[in-house]
Amino acid sequence: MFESIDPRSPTPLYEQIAARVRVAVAAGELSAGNALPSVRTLARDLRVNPATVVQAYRDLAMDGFVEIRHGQGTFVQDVPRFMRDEERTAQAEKLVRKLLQDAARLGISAEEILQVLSVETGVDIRE
Amino acid sequence: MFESIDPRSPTPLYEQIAARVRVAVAAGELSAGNALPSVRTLARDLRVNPATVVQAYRDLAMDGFVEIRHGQGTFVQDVPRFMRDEERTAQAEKLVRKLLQDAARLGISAEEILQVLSVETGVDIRE
DNA sequence: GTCACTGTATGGGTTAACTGGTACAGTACG
DNA sequence: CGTACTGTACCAGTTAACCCATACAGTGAC
Repeated sequence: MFESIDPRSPTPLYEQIAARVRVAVAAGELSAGNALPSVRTLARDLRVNPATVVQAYRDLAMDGFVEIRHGQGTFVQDVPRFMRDEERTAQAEKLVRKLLQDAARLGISAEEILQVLSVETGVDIRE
Repeated sequence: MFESIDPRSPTPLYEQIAARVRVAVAAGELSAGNALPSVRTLARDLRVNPATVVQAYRDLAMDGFVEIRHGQGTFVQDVPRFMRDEERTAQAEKLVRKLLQDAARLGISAEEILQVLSVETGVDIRE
């Protein structure tokens, strides 16, 4: 499951690990209640420090993807629980802000982005 | 023109400076051939180190927004040369696709993103 | 309690990004 | 030539991110 960790990648190890878990959950490889590998087990398998795995798991816990239980393990959260509407909106806002920042760097206005996005989604916008 | 520099912002100073120039070019405040403030002048105005301004200018030169001439100054590039409309749209589409991918990863639909973006930009959308 | 598992906390080493200070180099004008 | 402007190069200090090593703490079965 975690065969794709690349120490030479510019993206941090902990982020690679977290990303792998995210797609596993999204793809249904991991269901609610399933336990993730223990920090030590995964650390050994990936030849990485336990603290690095912890960082990945904490990252996931922050977003509500998993629940960490001290002494028991780390478990995939109930899907409806891991992301309620407010949290989803917060995540969406975060993504949008990042997009607008990237766009501004290229001299692309928010309106242009909105235009493209509306085409992409097939939703009309009022001018 | 460069009144909006914030030393306490998490985004680097040189990036703030470069971003300001980018939007100025995009908005037509600066046209092709126009000279940017000299590194020393701008550094003094912003109470920043000349090297920081240089970094911003080099960043812009990398993307082709400006041309740096040693001993003469830094000049805005011909607009049609650094990014024509089609290229702008292509860039925008690229950004949007990436956004939608990230959103999907979090289980957020395109419609939700559009909703947030419309709020962010103050543009209404038809349901 | 003891043992074998789980996550946690803290501090250190390495590296890279960021910013600044100062001296160097090209250009234009008189 | 000299002067006054332009960008350039180099090095140092600070900070933050990343990763590791190791000791600490909770849980459950025996």
